Amino acid sequence: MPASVVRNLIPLQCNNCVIRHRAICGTLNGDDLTRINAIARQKKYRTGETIFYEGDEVNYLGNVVSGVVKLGKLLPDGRQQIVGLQFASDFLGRAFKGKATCQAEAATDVELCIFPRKPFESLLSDIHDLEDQLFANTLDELDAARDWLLLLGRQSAREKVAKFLLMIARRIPNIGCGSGDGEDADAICFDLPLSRADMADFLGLTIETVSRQITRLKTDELIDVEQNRTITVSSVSRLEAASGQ
Amino acid sequence: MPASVVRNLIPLQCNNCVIRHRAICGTLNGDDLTRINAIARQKKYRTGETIFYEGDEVNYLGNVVSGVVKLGKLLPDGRQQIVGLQFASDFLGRAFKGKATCQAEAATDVELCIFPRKPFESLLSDIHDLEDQLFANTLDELDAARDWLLLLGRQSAREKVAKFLLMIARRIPNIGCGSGDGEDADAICFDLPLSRADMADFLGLTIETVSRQITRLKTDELIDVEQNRTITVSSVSRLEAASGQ
DNA sequence: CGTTATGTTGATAGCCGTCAACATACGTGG
DNA sequence: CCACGTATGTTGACGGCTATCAACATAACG
Repeated sequence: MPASVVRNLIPLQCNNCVIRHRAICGTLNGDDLTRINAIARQKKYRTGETIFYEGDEVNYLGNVVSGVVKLGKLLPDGRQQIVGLQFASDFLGRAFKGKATCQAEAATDVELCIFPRKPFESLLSDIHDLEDQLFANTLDELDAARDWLLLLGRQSAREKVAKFLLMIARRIPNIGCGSGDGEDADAICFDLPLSRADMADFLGLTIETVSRQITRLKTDELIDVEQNRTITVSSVSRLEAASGQ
Repeated sequence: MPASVVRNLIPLQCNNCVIRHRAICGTLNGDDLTRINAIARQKKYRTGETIFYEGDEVNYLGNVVSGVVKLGKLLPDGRQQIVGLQFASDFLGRAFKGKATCQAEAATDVELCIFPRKPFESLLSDIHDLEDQLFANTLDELDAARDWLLLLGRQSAREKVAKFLLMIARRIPNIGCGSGDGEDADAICFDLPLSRADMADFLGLTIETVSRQITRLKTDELIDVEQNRTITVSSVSRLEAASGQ
């Protein structure tokens, strides 16, 4: 991860880790946990910082502890597509291949729990459970990528934005909101971790189209928007209907 | 694979297997090879037959021996997207999860070398090399899916068709063609394994747009088309330029 | 308080989808 | 072998969705 400054290298305590039960290290027992703890380090990035570029030799892998990481790909002429979003407890990096196949950038402030590649790959060989977890994780990512193929290839701008909001709502901690004034029971509130530009690059749209679709969803009273980034989904079921399933 | 008739269940001889050196069993030694050989069976499908549907319990996994398999996803209203193509030596099916996450259909006549799920998963646990191979395979598929996200999200119809033809040219056995009459040295000839409708579903386009783009590539003398399915790429480099990279 | 980044809205254009007609290839039965 | 129906592919006319260009509004920041 050459492009950025390491802000913090305090060894972590897996015992206190907020994401451990959901991350690939979640099933490790005391002994194996000690071994992975021994090589784990914390690393922080600020919003907008690049974690690595496509083609870089990346000597670390790790888990996202907090924040959101964008995985992106570029065309020679500058067109860009976000090909994945990694949230807290997601794994970042590709085992058995140092060369990054896409760019990684901090969409928000990000904390990573990183492992140097070589010792981590040794652990993968030694601890069968760990490789199984990572494998399962990769299969889930493949499923997610294929869901997104369907979205990009066959859905309208409105459906894309609706589905994106639902996806974020599921993966981002919700905010208590709209309480007390008789709102719908299945209302959900959250802060968007992505700018309109990032949303556009994720959905294969332009900034303007994303903005217009959000305005339309607001006009149609499917969502409410405060300060651009704070979204309240008034009715999840109606937004799901608008998302095409 | 419930929807179809098993045409052939003769045990295979891995020793004579044409795809073994490229498939996940390629690195296995004599003993392990015997074990996987013992559970392998051949299965054949005709063009257009469904191998399994999304949501099916699939009790087999396996390699594509010959032909091309389409992996597809459907929206409730019938819109369709092909999310992957599996060629000879590619692995078909998802380990550790019986329920299929997409539909599989024979795009051409297809031969599979299948393994019943349970014994195969046992082998995966026992033979570390095998799991590593399958894991590496899955990572490659994830990379391919992400490349396709960029294509679907950010490239024009012309670029999509050009890139598709180049992808097929790389994965399908080429035909000797155009020889002797002074054609370009880097000319390539092959038969399309997909109909225009399949290409459309793979590229997120309509049949008509695919057809028009092929006509345009022909008019621009980047390719030549005989009998709809036989493509000659006159100049690979010019087609690459048209594909956006 | 000025400057820059981010987001919204409007007018217009163009790419691709839709609808339709036609052409060609393929398969079946007479 | 031909007639017929069906599947597949092409081409044209037209329309709509989304991109582009532009102006403006608002927020963030030093």
